[in-house]
Amino acid sequence: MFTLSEENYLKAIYHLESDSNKGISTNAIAKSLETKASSVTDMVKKLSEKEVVIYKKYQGVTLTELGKKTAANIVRKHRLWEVFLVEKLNFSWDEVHEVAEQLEHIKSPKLINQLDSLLGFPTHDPHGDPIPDKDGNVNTVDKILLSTLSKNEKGICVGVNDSSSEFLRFLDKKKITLGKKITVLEREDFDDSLFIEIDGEKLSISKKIANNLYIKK
Amino acid sequence: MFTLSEENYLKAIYHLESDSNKGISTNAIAKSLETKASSVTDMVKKLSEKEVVIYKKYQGVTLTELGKKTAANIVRKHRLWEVFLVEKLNFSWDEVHEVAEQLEHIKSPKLINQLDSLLGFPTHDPHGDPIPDKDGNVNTVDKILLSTLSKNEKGICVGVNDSSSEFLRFLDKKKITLGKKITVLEREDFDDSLFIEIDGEKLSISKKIANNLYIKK
DNA sequence: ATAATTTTTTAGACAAGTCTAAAAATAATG
DNA sequence: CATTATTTTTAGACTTGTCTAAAAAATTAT
Repeated sequence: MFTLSEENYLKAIYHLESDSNKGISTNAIAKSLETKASSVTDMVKKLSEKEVVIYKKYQGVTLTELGKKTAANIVRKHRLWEVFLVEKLNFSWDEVHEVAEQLEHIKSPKLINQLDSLLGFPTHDPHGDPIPDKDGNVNTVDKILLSTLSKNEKGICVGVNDSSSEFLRFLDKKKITLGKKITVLEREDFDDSLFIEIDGEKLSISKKIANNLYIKK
Repeated sequence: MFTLSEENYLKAIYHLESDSNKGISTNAIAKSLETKASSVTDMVKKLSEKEVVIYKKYQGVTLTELGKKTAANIVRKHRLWEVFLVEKLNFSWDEVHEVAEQLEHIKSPKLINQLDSLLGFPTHDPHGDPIPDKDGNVNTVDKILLSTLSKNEKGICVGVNDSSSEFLRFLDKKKITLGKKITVLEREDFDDSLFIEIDGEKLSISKKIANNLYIKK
């Protein structure tokens, strides 16, 4: 069994690993957990003893198979709870993260299995992120950033890169939700903004927005 | 805000207070939390600083109004989650306690309000215990122990005194569930057992069982 | 009412997880 | 390649919540 703190470290390393393919530096972990590198060193030694990470001094850490499975299970719980909050408890997608951060640490396999079933075995959370299965396998889709679309290309909105409340509420305001079709009508070279059509509405989208919206062609 | 440990102390004191009407001894708290009296003394000082208990050395502790409200809110969460587990996730009444012990510490007022609504604003948990309202008020019913019924008296089964898995599974086996009508056909003086009728079935019930089942006349 | 017993508190220690400050190793630069 | 600069680790300290052992207070019994 893992402590709350250990679980948070595992999750952080898991997410960092999916971005890079090398060992994760203590500094990177410290930044992501808003703690100090010295604390990370201590914890990483402990996780290494528990055989969920491989750690050699000054070399960064990588998750072992056990570590990956453990971390994926926490992410699975987090995302299932997010679906629950939105589908069953009328939370909006910008409100779920904080609560799911707490719920993800509840220990009860039956609880999660039954929740999964109650929700109809969802494959993605409210932000479009895939929900790992019981064995920790993730169904990765070939989604691309909206910003990579050329003029006159279309795609379905399938996820967000930034899931901060501010960004999500912005999308709500603009009626941009997952599943909608987006067409790029124009690309403005001088500021890399896009002029798009969604739901019959035409609107301008900044580079920053386009860099945080995932599309499936 | 309160730590996990503080919340567990508050809950323990809350439950102990409902049984007795004097200050709660450190020993009693220690027993109920399976810890040592010295640890209780330390924690009780902390809770006193936070103004949720009144504590004078060697005099035991009592909850302040704030303490009562805080504790009742934790109990409210515990019991709502128990209803959720039984009603929505197909848990049986002997499986819910342990998971609810974890879920009761999740901090999110919206979560609890929405859960309450999803469940149809239940008034009692699966064991018949009342669910405190948002202000911490509890609807106490005039329930009595089955063992206090005389021959030929009837009542509705409304709760359990002992909610251990063993006892609850025993009741399941005997098809004794909340809401059912029980008639005392006979009282055996030599061992204080009862011969009862429930659902048209006649069966014998030991003193111990009769002392752990609540009835409403 | 004094002695014996029990309960409660104090004092000091320990583990987990964190921090700061300093030392050691690695990486970057001229 | 020698010297900065950066990153990482170590050492020691602090907090929370716990424990044991001993002292102090309260209770019970003789």
